[in-house]
Amino acid sequence: MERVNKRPTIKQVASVSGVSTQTVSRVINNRPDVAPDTRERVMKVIQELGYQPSALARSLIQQRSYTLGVVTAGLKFIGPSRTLNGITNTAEDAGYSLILKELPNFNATNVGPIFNGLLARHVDGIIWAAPEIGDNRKWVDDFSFELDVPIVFLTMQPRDGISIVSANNYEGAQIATRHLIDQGYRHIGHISGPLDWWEAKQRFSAWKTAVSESGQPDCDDHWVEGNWSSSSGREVCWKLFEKFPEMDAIFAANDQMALGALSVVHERGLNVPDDFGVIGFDNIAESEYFWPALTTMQHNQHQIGALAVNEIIRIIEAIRNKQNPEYKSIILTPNILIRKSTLRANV
Amino acid sequence: MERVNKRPTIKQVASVSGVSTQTVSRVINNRPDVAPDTRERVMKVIQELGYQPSALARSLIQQRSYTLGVVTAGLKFIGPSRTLNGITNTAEDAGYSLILKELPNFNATNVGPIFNGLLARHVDGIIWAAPEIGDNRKWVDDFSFELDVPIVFLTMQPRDGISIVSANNYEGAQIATRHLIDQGYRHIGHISGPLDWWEAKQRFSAWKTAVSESGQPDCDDHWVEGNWSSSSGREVCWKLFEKFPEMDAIFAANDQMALGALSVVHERGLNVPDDFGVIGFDNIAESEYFWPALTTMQHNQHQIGALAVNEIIRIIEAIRNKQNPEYKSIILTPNILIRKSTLRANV
DNA sequence: TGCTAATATGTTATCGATAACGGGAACGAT
DNA sequence: ATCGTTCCCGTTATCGATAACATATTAGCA
Repeated sequence: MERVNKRPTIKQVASVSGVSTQTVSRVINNRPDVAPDTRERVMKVIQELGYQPSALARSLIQQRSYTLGVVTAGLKFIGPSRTLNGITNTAEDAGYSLILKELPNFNATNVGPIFNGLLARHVDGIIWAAPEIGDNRKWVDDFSFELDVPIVFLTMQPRDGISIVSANNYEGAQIATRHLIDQGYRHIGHISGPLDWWEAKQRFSAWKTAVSESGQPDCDDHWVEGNWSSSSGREVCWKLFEKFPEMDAIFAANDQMALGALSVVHERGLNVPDDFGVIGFDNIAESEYFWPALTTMQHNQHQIGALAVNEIIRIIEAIRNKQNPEYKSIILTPNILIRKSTLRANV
Repeated sequence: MERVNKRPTIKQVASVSGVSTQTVSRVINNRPDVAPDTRERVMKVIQELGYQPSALARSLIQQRSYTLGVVTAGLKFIGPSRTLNGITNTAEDAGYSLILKELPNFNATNVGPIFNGLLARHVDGIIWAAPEIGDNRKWVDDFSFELDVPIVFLTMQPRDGISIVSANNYEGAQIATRHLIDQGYRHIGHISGPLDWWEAKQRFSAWKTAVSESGQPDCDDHWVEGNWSSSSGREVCWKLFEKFPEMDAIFAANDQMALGALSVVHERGLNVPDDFGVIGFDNIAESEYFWPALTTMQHNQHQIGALAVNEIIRIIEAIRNKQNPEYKSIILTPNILIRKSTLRANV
């Protein structure tokens, strides 16, 4: 692979075509005030040299980069990746490039360097696609007012004056729990995610409210906390059976933990779904082929990413037009996918 | 969220400190020829204004952007995301930013716009993290010589004069198949990935060679082609049993298809692993909790991403030092993770 | 004919930084 | 007193493009 000649610049195109750089600029930007034959001549030279304008130089002079910063975390898990997938597809279509930063861990609070890295590259807007955990959003209240770049947040407790795109975790968990009740289960346990996660808290509190309302007593003791992984799901499921032996169904806060729970349920010799029901959350691709096929809550993470891109672009445009942008919370209701793991024959 | 004042520039810092921009530049870049008290004064102003140099302007003048282009595909699947995870972590540490492009589909051949998008932003190098499929690498032979930016490819048939980082799919599949043979299985079928994928072909041909060598007759007819998904694994597994009723083990080219196959095996009333063995490939996080725990081949996709970053930076530096860069193929051997799905009691 | 308007193009300043060069002040050596 | 160094800092050119302005040519019209 030899490196022969550098990419041509607008100057080279200008000198080869015998016009000024300004005229070349007019041609590239398709301005009207260029004579037809000049335009044609320049275009031919552009073709021949394989010229393409520098987005960097343009960003500087135009004070606009057509670049978005994306801050994510936990790409080794499928959820964040699905969202990123939605972001890339939509940004591509809208003509925006993406600069990607991944936080070193989920609850990183030292966001200064991340910001500086993005602002130094003149991003037009930022999509904060990492989840809200503990106080890792404290900085939002602290210095949102001094930021000169708009941000859209994903998966965060709605706040005034900020745009947010998120699934409705509370409602999803409510639907899940009520489905178990509808299926005739009466002793419904919960395996939560780590409770410093906003999503985990939402799902937990929806479960708790729903089972309380259904008349299940003592539900304070009918749940355990996992860490989203299948292995944690398995471990804490054993503990849950100890605390709550009459349990006949579990709502797990994600599919991976539901999978871990399923393995425990099988080992205890219980038949799913007749003796015992299990429902998950997230609808990972594999869950349909678990044993048995897992009922779960689907929330379209791809779409969340896509909506975030549209939202940030809307805000960018508004600011550019000197309008006062309107900030929205876009909250999507998850769908239930009823599969075998909760589908009792006798109901 | 109000936008009050724009980010300060080097000019503002200079005028506030009462020095020239050049002196400020010297301070930021930690050059020696600045008087101690001047340096201190300027640094204080930088602090106060919250000044940070523009990476864009620097990229232009220095002809170096400290930015890598990453081309990926299929982020909604876990494999590409794991690799991307390795890339982001390593690039971050090395002080490089990433511009991310996702191909619209796996076997996109129209790579021109992708390239132009990256080159327009002056990337110092490119990591091509999308898999080789069909003739979607024809362009490499066609115009690699005219590129003025180095590229490292992942998951591709090694070629001379190009750096490549990949798992050794052939060897991994060989290890997998031989493991089944060692466990006493004698009629080993294969569910391949789509055979236009280089990885799928490698895994297929290693299986075929290994079973032939083991003396299994007629193995031309002992395999079927899936499309990586669990549902395809399930479907083609039924067909495979029809063609090959005496089959007592399956090597599936990924864990998802292995999962689909497991569901068929169970439905046929076979006991895994005693009557029937199943091995997968990739070691997705969930496979340890399948029923039964799935034996699989682990290849470190995170590490592949990390190595690719190091490799591209090595090449960038070499070119910068006017050396003729050395191009390498870095091929990693997968590990086998033996779990219950192939662990026969009677061996 | 002469004036205005429209058309087509070039010139200069600019974005935010660094490279390359220049030059004054302080100091010591001759 | 003169010269050369070293230290410190400023000026100008530059990266690759566009904005803003200027100008030359042609056309239109009273």
